[in-house]
Amino acid sequence: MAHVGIPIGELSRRTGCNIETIRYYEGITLLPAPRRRGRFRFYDDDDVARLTFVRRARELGFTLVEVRALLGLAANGQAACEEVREISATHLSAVRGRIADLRAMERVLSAAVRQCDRGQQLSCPLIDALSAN
Amino acid sequence: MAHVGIPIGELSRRTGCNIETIRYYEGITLLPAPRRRGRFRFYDDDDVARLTFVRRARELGFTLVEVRALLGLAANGQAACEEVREISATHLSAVRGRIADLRAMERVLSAAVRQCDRGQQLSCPLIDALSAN
DNA sequence: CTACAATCTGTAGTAACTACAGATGCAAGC
DNA sequence: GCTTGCATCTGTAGTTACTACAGATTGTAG
Repeated sequence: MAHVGIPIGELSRRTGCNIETIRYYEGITLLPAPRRRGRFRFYDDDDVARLTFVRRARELGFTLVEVRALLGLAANGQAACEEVREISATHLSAVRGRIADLRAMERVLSAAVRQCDRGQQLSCPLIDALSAN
Repeated sequence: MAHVGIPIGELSRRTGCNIETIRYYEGITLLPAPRRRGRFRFYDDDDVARLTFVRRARELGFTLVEVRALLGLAANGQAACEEVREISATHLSAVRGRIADLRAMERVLSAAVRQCDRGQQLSCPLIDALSAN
């Protein structure tokens, strides 16, 4: 009998979002409070869809503030497309900035590690890189 | 007269590390408690060097736990080179993993934004991407 | 003597969860 | 009827690495 709804463990399995996170999202009102049977939460397919949306957005690196905005806009259909685009474009450039930072780190680190591998320096190339004036 | 030592604001300027962060580092014993004159802290050149080391390591993305280990190892001269190499190599692969994640995000986001730019869909390509089964 | 900049201590807030502790409920097996 | 075990519940505290105050002091320059 599916009419009682989906228990939280099942929602967790379906969305890949863990149980405490689901309750946390409810606490911050990112997800609506679901129906209850006694003290137990029961969800429906809309909840699954909404949480799936949230998970996807998080996987793309959107913050919860952005996710909240996207959820609101998603409800408007394509009316809000322009705003969605803007949020995403802004986020995309943040992602690109982060990639650039990490690549800079990677360059320095890999050069130092390679130096180490090449062997017999008088001092540790990595420590030197960190200590240098 | 330099003999009183370097005040915290000057240390901050020299290292690019802000004052509250310096005090925070002291609180977690990443930096030694400096000499005091009354309640004011005064630092010396070793402190400048140590904090510079910390800042560099942080810029390379090492966690504070790693930085603490590196600081300990740095004191040993090149005796510890092998361990330093290992910490760095581990960190390097974490950085590479993070880059890969971000690149995956970037691919999806930029594709969706491009689709938006291309114009007249029936629905918002970005919302669709997040909602899709 | 007074204004001002620098410093002080201590606490709370940030992001996005995660990790418990301890209670409660429900169903199945004996 | 009773026990065992799992799922769930609430509520709080911890994580990382800072940052942001509030409110008090202190040293110095005019």
